Amino acid sequence: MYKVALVDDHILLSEAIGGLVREFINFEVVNISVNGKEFIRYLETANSDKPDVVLMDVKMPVMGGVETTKYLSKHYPDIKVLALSVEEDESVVMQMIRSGAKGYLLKDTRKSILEQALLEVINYGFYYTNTVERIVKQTENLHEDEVVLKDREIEFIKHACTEMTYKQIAEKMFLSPKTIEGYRESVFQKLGLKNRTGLVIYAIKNNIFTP
Amino acid sequence: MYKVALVDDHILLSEAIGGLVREFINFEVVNISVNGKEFIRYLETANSDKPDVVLMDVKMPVMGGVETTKYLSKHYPDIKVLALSVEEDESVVMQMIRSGAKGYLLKDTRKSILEQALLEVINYGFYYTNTVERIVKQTENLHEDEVVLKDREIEFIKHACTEMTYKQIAEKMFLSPKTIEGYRESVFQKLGLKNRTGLVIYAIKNNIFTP
DNA sequence: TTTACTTAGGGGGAAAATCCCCTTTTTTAA
DNA sequence: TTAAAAAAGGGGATTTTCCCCCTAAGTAAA
Repeated sequence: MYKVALVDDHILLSEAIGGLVREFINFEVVNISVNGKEFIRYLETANSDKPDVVLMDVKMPVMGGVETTKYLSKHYPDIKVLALSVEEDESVVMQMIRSGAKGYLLKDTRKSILEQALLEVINYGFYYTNTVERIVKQTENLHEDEVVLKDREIEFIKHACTEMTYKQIAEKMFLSPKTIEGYRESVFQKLGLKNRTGLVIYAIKNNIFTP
Repeated sequence: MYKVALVDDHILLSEAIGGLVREFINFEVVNISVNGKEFIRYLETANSDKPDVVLMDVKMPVMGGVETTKYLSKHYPDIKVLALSVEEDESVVMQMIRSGAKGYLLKDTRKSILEQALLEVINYGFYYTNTVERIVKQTENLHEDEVVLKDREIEFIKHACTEMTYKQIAEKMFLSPKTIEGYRESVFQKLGLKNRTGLVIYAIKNNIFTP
């Protein structure tokens, strides 16, 4: 019997999908958690009931899919993560893949595809749909995300998605307005932006800031 | 037997939730559609198999939950709409309720609550969770949405969510920069905003602009 | 026909934001 | 340990945004 765990804050959905998985031959559901933290707590006490595959949501409170997947890749490399989310945002997909997810199921998945994906992840180690494969190739080719934002810059961006002026942001970050100016300049240059409006849109698109 | 239909573009989820509904006593699933248009087409040819309740997603391509609910309220008032969505955005909830939805199930719903909600909607005509009730009361009391934005103002807002300067927006809208200035002023005043960043956030929160 | 509302346009000034070029201090890596 | 980044701060100029107050034409309603 293959063991499957579900991590999703949408309780109804994980219960429903759990029902689906139980219908598959040779599959059982060993755990349903509402966020990464709870799931990791489960793993620490679970002895023989460690799952082979985890169906992982991306957006969750407390500990999100990306963070959880990174943790699992490091501490439980045998457990395969299969992302299952309504997010079809390219940057989110890439983040999950880079964090160690073995596959990413989009919302337009059918029941039979879920079973196939579970089997392939267990037997071959990965499962990519055409859509996801396209996204991965696109982002690899375009090298769009070679921009590396530093922690302090990201913090600045979050504040910039607010009605605060740069002066006020400077106060909040205990820096001089001129330093903030520097962050603005470097961020604009890196991302090819013209003004703060563009920055806000970028931040929201790339999940740096959630409105 | 109570008849239930599901309208959701997330095929996997509707299949899974359909499985859940079939487990309930006295319930059967008569139709699963991926958007409002497809569901209405089904209704037009379905004779005796018209559903008592529809579990309706909000965000769907082609024909969304709000539009579909409005249509159903007008043409099929006997069919009760129960919104079932991951969107817990207040304005979205209010839009669905105002469009005629008899209830709104948030993501934190349990299986047993779904059954209860279905039964209550069928027997009493509506089902509101505490969370939704709170949202409805809040928005009613605060009268936050008494702001009425004119078409031309909304058009301006959409352009303001761009890297264009006001001067460029004026050109795009074939108006003088000073007229745009007037729109900016009135919109800021109506919405209590301090600057353009606030406007962008507002526009995204209220689905005027989608990044 | 007068009143009131909407739409369009404007002046002028203050405050932010943007841009370019430059210095000092702290970290990091060779 | 020394050179090279990175982080923090700055001067000064230009553009954009923001704010308050004002006019005129069209329109709808009373």
